[in-house]
Amino acid sequence: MPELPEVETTLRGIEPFLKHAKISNIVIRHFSLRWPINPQLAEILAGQTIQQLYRRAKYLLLQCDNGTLIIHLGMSGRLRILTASENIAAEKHDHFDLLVNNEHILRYTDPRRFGAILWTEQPLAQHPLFAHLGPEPLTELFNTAYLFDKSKTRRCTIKTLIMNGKIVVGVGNIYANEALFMAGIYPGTIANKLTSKDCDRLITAIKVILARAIKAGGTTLKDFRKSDGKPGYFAQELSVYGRKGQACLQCNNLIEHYKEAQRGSFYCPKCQKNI
DNA sequence: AGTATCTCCTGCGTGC
DNA sequence: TGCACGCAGGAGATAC
Repeated sequence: MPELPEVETTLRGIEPFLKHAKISNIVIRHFSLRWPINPQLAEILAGQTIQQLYRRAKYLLLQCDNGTLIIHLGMSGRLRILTASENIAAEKHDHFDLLVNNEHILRYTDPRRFGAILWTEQPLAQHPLFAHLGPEPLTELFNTAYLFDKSKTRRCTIKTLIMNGKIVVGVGNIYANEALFMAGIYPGTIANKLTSKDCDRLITAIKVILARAIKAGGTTLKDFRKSDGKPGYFAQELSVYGRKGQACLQCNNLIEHYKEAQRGSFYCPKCQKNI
């Protein structure tokens, strides 16, 4: 499940092949992703040069001559770099190919098709998907004062709050669980109960967990693969996610599990306090 | 405006 | 072996 570290890992993997490269050809095999792919996309992209690549939230952005290609991996999406001369046949869920410099292919694969490939010519700050996004978690904008200000009036749970892209981007279910464990906060705690000190621990935990996950190349549970086809190794470092009934690594108590907003919450009842 | 719920989709695990 | 079923979840859409 690609969250920020998986998208960042993918970006770093594909960037050397795509930066300053000229788009030679596009193959679209399946137009219906989360939103339909623009039927004219192949004609629009052909001949453009990819000026630069970057990430905002969980979106990968390929800035071209005349606009930006927006790629979201959804739940099960992944991107690979293939060598064109090897002519590797597309499989069932390989929905999109981008050939650059007649040399390399960026191939998008997404069994569940929750992802998206969109083209926009407007500045991203004005784009509806980007206009209301919160700060990046690994920047200074995401700090204790900011989180405390946002949380002190909210009646949703703290887990829901940190997974809300208007508050902070890139924190999905896995890393929300892990960060709350590291901060010692029960995921079902009502956000407005948190003190400034709680927010301080949580801010630190989110930053540390995300940075570690990026360093490990992301978390591979089932679908995720880096752009070279290899898995990420952060799954081995998970403390609570997916560990229901197993011993807490800090206190040996059993990890518990409940569902909140259709998402699994894992926590240690001894290490994590309901404030 | 804030909050909760619904929705899209496929592959996999489980139980009969 | 086969089938029905439930589950996983990012995040926009919708309803209050």
